[in-house]
Amino acid sequence: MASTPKTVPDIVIGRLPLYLRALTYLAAEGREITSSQELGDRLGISSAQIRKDLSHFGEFGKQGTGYEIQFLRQQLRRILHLDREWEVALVGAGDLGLALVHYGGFADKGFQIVVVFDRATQKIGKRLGELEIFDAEAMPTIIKDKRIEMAIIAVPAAEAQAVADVLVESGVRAILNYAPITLSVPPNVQVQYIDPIVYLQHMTYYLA
Amino acid sequence: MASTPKTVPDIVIGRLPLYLRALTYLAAEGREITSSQELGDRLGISSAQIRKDLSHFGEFGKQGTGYEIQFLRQQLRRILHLDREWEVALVGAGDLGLALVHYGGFADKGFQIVVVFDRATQKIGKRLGELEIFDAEAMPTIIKDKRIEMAIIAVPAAEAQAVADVLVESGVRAILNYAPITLSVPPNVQVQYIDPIVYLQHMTYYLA
DNA sequence: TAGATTGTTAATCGATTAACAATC
DNA sequence: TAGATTGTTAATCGATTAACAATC
Repeated sequence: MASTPKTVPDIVIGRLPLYLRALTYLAAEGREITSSQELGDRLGISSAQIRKDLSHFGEFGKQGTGYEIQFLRQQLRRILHLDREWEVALVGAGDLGLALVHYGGFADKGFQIVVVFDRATQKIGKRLGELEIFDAEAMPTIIKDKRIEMAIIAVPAAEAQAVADVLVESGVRAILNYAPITLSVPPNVQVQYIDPIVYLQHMTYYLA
Repeated sequence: MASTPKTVPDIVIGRLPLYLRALTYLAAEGREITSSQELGDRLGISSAQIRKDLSHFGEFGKQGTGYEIQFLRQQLRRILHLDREWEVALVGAGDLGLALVHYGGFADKGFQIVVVFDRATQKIGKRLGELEIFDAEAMPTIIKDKRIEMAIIAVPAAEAQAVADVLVESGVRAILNYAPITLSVPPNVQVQYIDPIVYLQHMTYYLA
């Protein structure tokens, strides 16, 4: 009777990038060693939770000492599959799209936006930052050709599901969706959502 | 012995804006009645969870029928304190800031960006969309004067904590932070985070 | 050695789900 | 009435925390 490989809870996976981010800042400060306590203080997370989370993947620390920052960084990068570069397609060449291609934070974190699509005729062929804007009609061809697996949706809500359908059909398996709508995708496709309204409305609950 | 007023779990509060968003789409489609089942299907949430979440606040449906969409919308807006308009300060007049002020989604959802700050001398006095860019030095004066309680941080990570400190000192009680860093704020101040890198890295875990 | 911190266990805490009586 | 769906309870499931032996 084969034992089911116990999967790591998704909520744990979601915290790993935060640990990685904190470790990167510590490294930039010239630090070499840290502790679950210090990481927790920086992130507002208990030290016990950090140790528990890491224990799903192995033993990365040393009793009495803590964690070697560069080593733990490398381990987290490996676990998250960041020991390679991921090419990302951007759909939507509006203001948000421009902010994303101008954002310097992607490159050194393992991601590169390599192609931009829009369906507006007057934008096609123009540039968004350094990148040429391609016709959305060309999405299947270009994405399949470049074997792109990740995409960012930055189009109006009304178009987002149709875009997602094409992306999935073209082989994309992970979508970061800025459109304020829940997408319907196959179970093997990852989706994460960013909707500032949802976050603002969450906070107003607590405002008198 | 006074009973402690049982607070509603924060994770429940976080879902209410999603319910509200889905109801708004249904209303736009001309629908008048919906069910926990239908809402759940649209959101990828179980119907039981939706009913349980709503039960924290009262009884909003009718057995055998479901929920009257406009009524439930109004109730959620009231619960989330969206039956008023919230003025929001934006700090950071870069590409992201521009995308935010151009974004049409805020106004009809209860939020209005009313002032923009930046510390770059060459930007001060210029416009970001319709709004004049003010000197970051003027934040305390203007925010206190306008009694602004919500702010969006769209500055580089290295400046975000200092900005947050000034915002809190000026009376802001809810911050939407786009800078990739965990902020340290008093417990009575709400913070929500948007960092696309964190979401992308979360998804790469699941990519082979 | 003394002090510190990990990795892990067990207990606690909290959230989700299943199920169904109530009732429209 | 028959069918449908809520609101709620109890059970299940899962996540967090506390505590400490191990050990650097």
